[in-house]
Amino acid sequence: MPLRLFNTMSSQVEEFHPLRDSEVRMYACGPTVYDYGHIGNFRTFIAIDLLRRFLRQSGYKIQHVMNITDVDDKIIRNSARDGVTVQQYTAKYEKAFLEDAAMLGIEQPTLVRATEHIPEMAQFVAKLVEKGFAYRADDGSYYFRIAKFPRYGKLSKKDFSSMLDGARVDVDEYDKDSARDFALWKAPKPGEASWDTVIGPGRPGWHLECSVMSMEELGESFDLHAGGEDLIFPHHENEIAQSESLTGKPFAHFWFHARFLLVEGEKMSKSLGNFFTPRDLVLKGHKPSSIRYLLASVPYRNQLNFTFDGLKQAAVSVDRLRNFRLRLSAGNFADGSNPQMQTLATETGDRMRAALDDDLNTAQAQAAIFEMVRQANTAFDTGSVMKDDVPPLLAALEKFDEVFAVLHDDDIPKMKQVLQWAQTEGREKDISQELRDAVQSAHLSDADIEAKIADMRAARTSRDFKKSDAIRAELAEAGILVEITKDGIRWRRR
RNA sequence: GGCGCGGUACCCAAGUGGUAAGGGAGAGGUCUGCAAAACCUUUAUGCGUCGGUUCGAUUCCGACCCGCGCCUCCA
Repeated sequence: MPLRLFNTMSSQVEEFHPLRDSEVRMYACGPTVYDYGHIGNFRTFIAIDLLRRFLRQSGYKIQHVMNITDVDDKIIRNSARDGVTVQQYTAKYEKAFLEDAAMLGIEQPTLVRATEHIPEMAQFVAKLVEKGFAYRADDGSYYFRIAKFPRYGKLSKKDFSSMLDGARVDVDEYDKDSARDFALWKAPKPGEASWDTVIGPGRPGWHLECSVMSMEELGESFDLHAGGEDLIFPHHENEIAQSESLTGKPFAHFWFHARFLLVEGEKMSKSLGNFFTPRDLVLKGHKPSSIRYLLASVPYRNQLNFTFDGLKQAAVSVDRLRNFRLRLSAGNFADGSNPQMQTLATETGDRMRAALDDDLNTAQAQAAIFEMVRQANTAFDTGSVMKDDVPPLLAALEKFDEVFAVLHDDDIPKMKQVLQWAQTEGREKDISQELRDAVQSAHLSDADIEAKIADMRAARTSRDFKKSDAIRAELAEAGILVEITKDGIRWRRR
């Protein structure tokens, strides 16, 4: 079964076939680095990451490009406010964005920056002018003439036919032929960043960079273009207009858009006080893996209601999976194999694949893995998991994690980084006790813990439960959870 | 106003024209020196409301109520 994805262009779920057999070329609209990214941004980037990972698991080579918008109105305004250069300003937030993305397990695409492609953008505009699709306004700005592109509106399903007859719409305050014409290039203003180019001085409009850089990296036609749902119009519509006007060829074949999320049932906004960045959540003591799991658990086209209760639930769910893996890798098993476990592992793999093939139904993929966990745990309890069952069960778990990427437990070091960041940024007051407690466990090395566990083992051998319990309590204090099982003592960091 | 999406148990959340996945939480139980982990049982005659189509609808159609998005650079 091939992957079936919703294509915004056709408004329906279609089979996804890349233009080249074994390779997927995809472009994602990245952040404008004017501030820290918030969980809404990262919902989109995680959705794209899940897609990328699943495509790779499906056997494709991936060429994945993402832009960093490092020049725009807000950046110019904020950098001036802070008295730093645009470069200094954007460097800080680009770094923060990449750190957050890494913290959330997002694989880094090939990055392209707007400011590093200014000459190409100017060339692009020059060619559009040559072909009659763009014009220069009196102030030196350039606009795209949408009346020349009859398909304008096809992605967002908007009807612009009334302005396609070339009639000049009278708009006094603009130097545009039609109110809908969008800026390709903005003439310089005093004090603003500006570049000298073949089409004169100025800076690029927002949409231009994505057309220029995607074509440069991926070719004039490529497989998939992704972003948040708000980008459908005008951003992606404009990219299509300028790109296809220039090349005469179809731009991206698939358009992938992630839905916005709600926070505690409401639209996320600073005024409602429900606006969060990943760092905010970690400062409150939540684990990066919980955040990723929650953001990945609702299929990308559904509205996701991000709640703190949900975050706690996500943490428990991830723990359950990690515990299961621990049990698989640490247990003692009798030789042989149990056909039921073999079948279970195979079927789980198939179910996950089918779920993700179905427009990336992550909720169903999760259901499949939990079904396996429960059944295998039941078999564990009756001693009917055999040595040869372990590899296939682990493989199914790995297959899950190749896409979801939450099993590897590096939450504590990541949380520690956020704590340190808060200290350097003067945000000590925002560091919760929960975060301090969590990071505490990082102070004990594995060897330290092993030594304590050895003491515990000795105490238990002589049935000195008081001493054993005391050590356990001490470790618990330091954030280490100790479990006594039939197969011995095992521990993990909470 | 135009275009589009959604309303499923205490919470999060899949799903199907034939009788409701999964996770969390709660309750009871098994195991256990105690914990932890794990397992078992249990929690929606019901899927926003009202009509319609159908042998049969949560699933299709219509109306209404509510929430959300886009419609001048917010993922």
